[in-house]
Amino acid sequence: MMFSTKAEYGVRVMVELARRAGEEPIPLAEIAERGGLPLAYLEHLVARLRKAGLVDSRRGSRGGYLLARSPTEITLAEVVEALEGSIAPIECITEGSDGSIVCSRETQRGHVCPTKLLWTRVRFSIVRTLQEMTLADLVLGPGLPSGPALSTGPLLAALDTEPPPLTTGA
Amino acid sequence: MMFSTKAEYGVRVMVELARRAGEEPIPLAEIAERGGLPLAYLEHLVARLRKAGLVDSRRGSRGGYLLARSPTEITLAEVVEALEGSIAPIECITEGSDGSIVCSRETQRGHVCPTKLLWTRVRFSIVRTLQEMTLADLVLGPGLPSGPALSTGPLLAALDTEPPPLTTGA
DNA sequence: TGATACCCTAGCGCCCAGGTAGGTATTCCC
DNA sequence: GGGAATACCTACCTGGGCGCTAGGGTATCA
Repeated sequence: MMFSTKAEYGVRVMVELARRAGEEPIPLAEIAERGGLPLAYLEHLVARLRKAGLVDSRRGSRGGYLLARSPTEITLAEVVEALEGSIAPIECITEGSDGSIVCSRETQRGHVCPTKLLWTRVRFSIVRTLQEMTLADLVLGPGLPSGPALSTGPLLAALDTEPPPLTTGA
Repeated sequence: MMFSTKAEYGVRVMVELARRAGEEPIPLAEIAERGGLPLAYLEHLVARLRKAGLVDSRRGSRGGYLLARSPTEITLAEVVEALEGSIAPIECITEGSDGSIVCSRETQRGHVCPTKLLWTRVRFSIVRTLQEMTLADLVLGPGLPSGPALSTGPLLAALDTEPPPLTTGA
């Protein structure tokens, strides 16, 4: 696998928050129980989300978490990056402060890294996909058309029929 | 990071083989020394590549490895998959034997996984990018047009112009 | 016949993902 | 005010797997 459960669990939490956006703050314990996820662990994840400014919190009784912005304005790129750190497909590739891509192998000697192009493209395709999706896209998900569209062919169908939504406000 | 050094090192080996395609078999020790990579570890990686039918080997003196096919006919998707196993952005997502995407969380209860769409798309964008590139593209890499075309610009151009080939044969 | 290289199996240390534990601070309701 | 509920913080633990190393065996060439 490539992303850890940080991303997996964290995204689930965010989707749940998005689903109930505009309502009262939602206690983390409720999300944990509902999703069958370990509460104490979620607390670590949601701390990252809060520090990234993606969720707000209310302490005390009747407290909980809520989205800091509208679900349509939060991209999955922000969410995943808050949870996992800077997105890099491979260790030798990192993003510089100016957005340029740096290969750690390259600075050692003068020679150009022949594989940099590959990993740069892979990284970019991941980031672009994450940037194209917002939480709102996932909230609409569960209530899809109908029937078990999950068995045999959903990949291509789900992907090819929809052009990327591009609701990105970022 | 997302891919391990298996992919990193393995791709480097393949690029080196591609660079000298058509010549004599290349001893792994030579590639290891040239790239500053641990020989004994490379042997494990190249074993995977061989089992996947991507490289041929000649034993004995004057032996070594060579590409099983032309560099233009070997996609990075094949290489990476041989090295890392089936590509999945996250543990709960796996590819079924028929090519469909399965979410391990989904079968437990009847409910649909709201994040499946996300990870399916991420996976697809990765696979597509890897399928679009061949070893030949990386061999030509170092001698690109001119100047530091690696900073910010070439990404979009390279990615947006090509429609997906969808040659999934694996 | 020896040197060269591929080929296979075992094993090993370290790091970190994936939690657990326990305490503190803040807010609401009665 | 008191207590319940909740966020918030720091520290700790543990298993597994990545990234090797070790040591052989086997085929081929000069």
